[in-house]
Amino acid sequence: MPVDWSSFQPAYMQVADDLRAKIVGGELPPDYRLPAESHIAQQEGVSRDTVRKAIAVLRREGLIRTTRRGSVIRTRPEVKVVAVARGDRIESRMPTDPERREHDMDEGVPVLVIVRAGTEDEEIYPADQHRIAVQL
Amino acid sequence: MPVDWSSFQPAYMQVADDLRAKIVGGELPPDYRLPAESHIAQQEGVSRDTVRKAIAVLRREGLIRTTRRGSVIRTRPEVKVVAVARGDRIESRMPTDPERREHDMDEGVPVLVIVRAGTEDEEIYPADQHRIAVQL
DNA sequence: ACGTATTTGTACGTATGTATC
DNA sequence: AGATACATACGTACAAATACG
Repeated sequence: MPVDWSSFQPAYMQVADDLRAKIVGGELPPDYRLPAESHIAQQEGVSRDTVRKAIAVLRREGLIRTTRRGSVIRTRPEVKVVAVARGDRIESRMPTDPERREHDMDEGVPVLVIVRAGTEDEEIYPADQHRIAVQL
Repeated sequence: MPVDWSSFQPAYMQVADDLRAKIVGGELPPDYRLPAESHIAQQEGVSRDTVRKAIAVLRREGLIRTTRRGSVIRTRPEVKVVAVARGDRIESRMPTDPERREHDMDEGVPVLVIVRAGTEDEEIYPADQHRIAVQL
């Protein structure tokens, strides 16, 4: 779908909306590799810079992962279950960039923070690999 | 601190690291307004584009909020407690951009997703305004 | 009420570096 | 080694929102 230059919406958002719709609609399946930035740019009639902004949006949303070879639709890795019990507290936040790289986390992935009852220590779990279950 | 051009680290990361250190160290307190992008650029001897990349990093981390008038250090809004019980499941993910705008959420803020036992409905809570407590 | 200055947002261009195939 | 594709970084220009006098 071409960019509508009369629209109130910026070009990069239109491109992002386009791609997102194809991803959540299943048209672009997990592990599918997106066309090169320059390819999309030419096809949509925008600059590569604009395409990069659109791709950055989807990356922040955790929908795609970008490497030096291109962007691919993210797949949910296997999910480990973390048990919590009475009195535990749970929060979530984004990791800092150094923290994210240290744990080999993709962009757009929050961390789950668990503070066990009676302690102040924080357990950190990448949110795309963990799910919390309330047991007992 | 000036940018080290002989470093292996990109300029925008050095600027981001600088600012982050001042934020988490308390030197830049909540509600403090950062200098204009063009000012930082001139001061650090880099282009405005590079400063914008650095600021984008901090925004993704949830450390700052940017408006048309500048970037300010984010403050934690008042936190509501959400109770969960046995069998409930908890996940966290980033909202999509449209979803984020609809709920007036800042960039860099994940959502907490709660699926109550026996249901498949998802309750969505902005993670910066909610904390989960395991009760009973 | 209105214009002006400030500041970020968008979009284009170019060039070069560097990792991967 | 060569081709491909993303990453970084510079530049320009104009638009649009906000705050201020």
